[in-house]
Amino acid sequence: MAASIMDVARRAEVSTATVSRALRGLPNVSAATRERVLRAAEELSYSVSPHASSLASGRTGTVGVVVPFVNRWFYSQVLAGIDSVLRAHDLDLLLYNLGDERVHERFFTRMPLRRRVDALIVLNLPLSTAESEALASMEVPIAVLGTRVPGCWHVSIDNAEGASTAVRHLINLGHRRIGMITAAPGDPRGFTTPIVRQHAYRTVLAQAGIAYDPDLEVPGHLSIDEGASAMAQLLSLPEPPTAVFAESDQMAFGALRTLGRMGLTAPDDVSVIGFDDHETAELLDLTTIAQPVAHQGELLARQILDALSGGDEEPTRVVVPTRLVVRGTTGAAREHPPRYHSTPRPGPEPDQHSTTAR
Amino acid sequence: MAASIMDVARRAEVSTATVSRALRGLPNVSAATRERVLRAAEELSYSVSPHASSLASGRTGTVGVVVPFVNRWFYSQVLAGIDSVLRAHDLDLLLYNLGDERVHERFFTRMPLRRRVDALIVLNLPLSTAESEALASMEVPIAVLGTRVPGCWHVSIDNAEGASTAVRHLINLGHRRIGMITAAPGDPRGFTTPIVRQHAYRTVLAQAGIAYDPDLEVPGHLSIDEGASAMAQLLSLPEPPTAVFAESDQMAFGALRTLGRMGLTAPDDVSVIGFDDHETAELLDLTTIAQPVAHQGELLARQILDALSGGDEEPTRVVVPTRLVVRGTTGAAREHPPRYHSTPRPGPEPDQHSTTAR
DNA sequence: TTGTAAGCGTTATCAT
DNA sequence: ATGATAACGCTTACAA
Repeated sequence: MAASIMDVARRAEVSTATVSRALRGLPNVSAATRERVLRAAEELSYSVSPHASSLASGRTGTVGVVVPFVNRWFYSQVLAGIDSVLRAHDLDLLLYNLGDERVHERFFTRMPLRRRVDALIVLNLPLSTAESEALASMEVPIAVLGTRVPGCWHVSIDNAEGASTAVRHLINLGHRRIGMITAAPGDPRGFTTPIVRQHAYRTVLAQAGIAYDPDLEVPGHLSIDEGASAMAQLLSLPEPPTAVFAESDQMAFGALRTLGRMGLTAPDDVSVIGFDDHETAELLDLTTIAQPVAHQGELLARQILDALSGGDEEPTRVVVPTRLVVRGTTGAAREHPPRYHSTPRPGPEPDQHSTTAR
Repeated sequence: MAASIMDVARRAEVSTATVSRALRGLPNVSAATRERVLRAAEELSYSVSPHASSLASGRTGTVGVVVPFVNRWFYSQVLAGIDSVLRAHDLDLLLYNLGDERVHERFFTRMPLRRRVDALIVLNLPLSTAESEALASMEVPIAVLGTRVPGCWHVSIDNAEGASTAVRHLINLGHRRIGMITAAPGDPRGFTTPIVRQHAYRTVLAQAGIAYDPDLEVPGHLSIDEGASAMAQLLSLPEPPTAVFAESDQMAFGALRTLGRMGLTAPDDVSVIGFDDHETAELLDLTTIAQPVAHQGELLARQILDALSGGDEEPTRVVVPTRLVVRGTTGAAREHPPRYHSTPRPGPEPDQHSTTAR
């Protein structure tokens, strides 16, 4: 049986109250007493019972982190960022991975983190009003990534800006026929991010005087495979795009795969730009919009720290900048785009780079 | 203030003991009473205080998971596997990400999970004897991935088998000069995995009658960049390898990058095989040794479940199989390997595929 | 089947 | 500066 505060108190010949004070570094303990208590605790290799402590104090020393998918690159990076600052402040991290729809639902009906955590960090979830009310009912500070929820602390990137930059980059390269591989246009739960990015795409095109063509918007559901299908669909249009903006790097990877399998290359045949700056983007030489991922996690954790210490400050909102990273998959538009989908590829034109695929 | 068990007891007109029994589905509660209690709890939207419950019962309902790096693909996959089965059994997951050396040390000196968890899952850590004793002192069941620790439950792959298969694959393709990009040969903390794989590499070569050449073993420290450097080093040998076994896909990715930057391709110039079947491996068409990643996490969690429920069974050890996945980066050895490191590349030989890089 | 009451190991409020 | 002691909210013998 592990030593309790009573054992320490006896050994140091003081009361349990004094032990508690001494161990937590509270004032009103003489140096000599504190010394004795510390030694006694050391000798008994005593450690406080977190549960007893929580029960008595009402604080848990734990922050809940709700993640849609721990095993996706983006979330695992954010999680690492959160962890690093929580850890530095001796707060425990209770992970709740939503994964599939069943677990998601269960989470919001049963609120299993209720009374277990001092605060909550929620990553990128589309929250129905009912759900955000359920969260609010936990009566702890909440920091949210991406989605904006009333009463919650908030970190996000400027999605409109990032998407606009991506599309402008393509336009500046001379492209006029620009496709977009979107995330989840009709998601019933209502992620706002895809909507904002899509709107930016349309707006920038309009500003450039390019007519809107719904055929150029194809859903890719954030996965490599769906991104690949989306690209295939774009390439089979009567008039395929010469450049494509995929709103996640994963989907862009899929798009590149499709190009490769069709014997085409970026940017010679089609320019491709992604979003995120996934670790693999550099490897594939993908032009993309970078966002500081782990950093956003750190910011969320810092907000929680503020909320926990700083009395009742107002929740803040932080918007972190994105950055265009130009790599090898975007390039100037060709004057006469080949119609590669219907007729056999022509040989390389004399005034162009060779586009022969191996 | 949230409702307590007393409030429910009063409302249902029973004692707190009965409420406790009814809510936990224990026997010896009449159907009518249980019904009343459930309704009362519902009406007060009561939920038990996990801390009070833990304090009284001695169980925490929480499993600690110690991870070297949450943000690496492999660990995040394993974590997802663990989470899914823990979640299904209503156990909470307390995440402890070690990350850098400071946190690692702090973890083992302070044992912050002591008294906080019913069991522990430790991923792929090299444990000194002092450290594994520290873990054992927590007196909870422990399941370990990779490393084998006395008294602990254990899941791993057959590293010798996997590495042997990789090297044999290359030998079967006719390669005789085979390099290996290793993980961390001189790691003071003593990961066993790299040692086992390296040993397998040497053994298989010896069995094939190929002389051992220390220059062909180059460390890559599990990262893309270091893997890239390692490949560069191999290619600058007086007599470079015609095939390379990288003991992680990440390092293989780096190796491929180096090839690409030098205007070489796999498998025409050098065959490359990795290990893991990282999600990006398919994208890069990398031949590799696949291991079931999330599945290992599930197995670990299952072992914990067994340990928690099944009295004092003996800890089991599970070895899961690996699988050779042949993709496009390995191919038959050329009869006259070009000496691409010193002289300018010759044009394609008439009886070979074109190896012209674009 | 149900109730009583003694813990569980702290923290926090008052005294002293 | 230190000590008693009442919470904190539940579980679990033991009694009825």
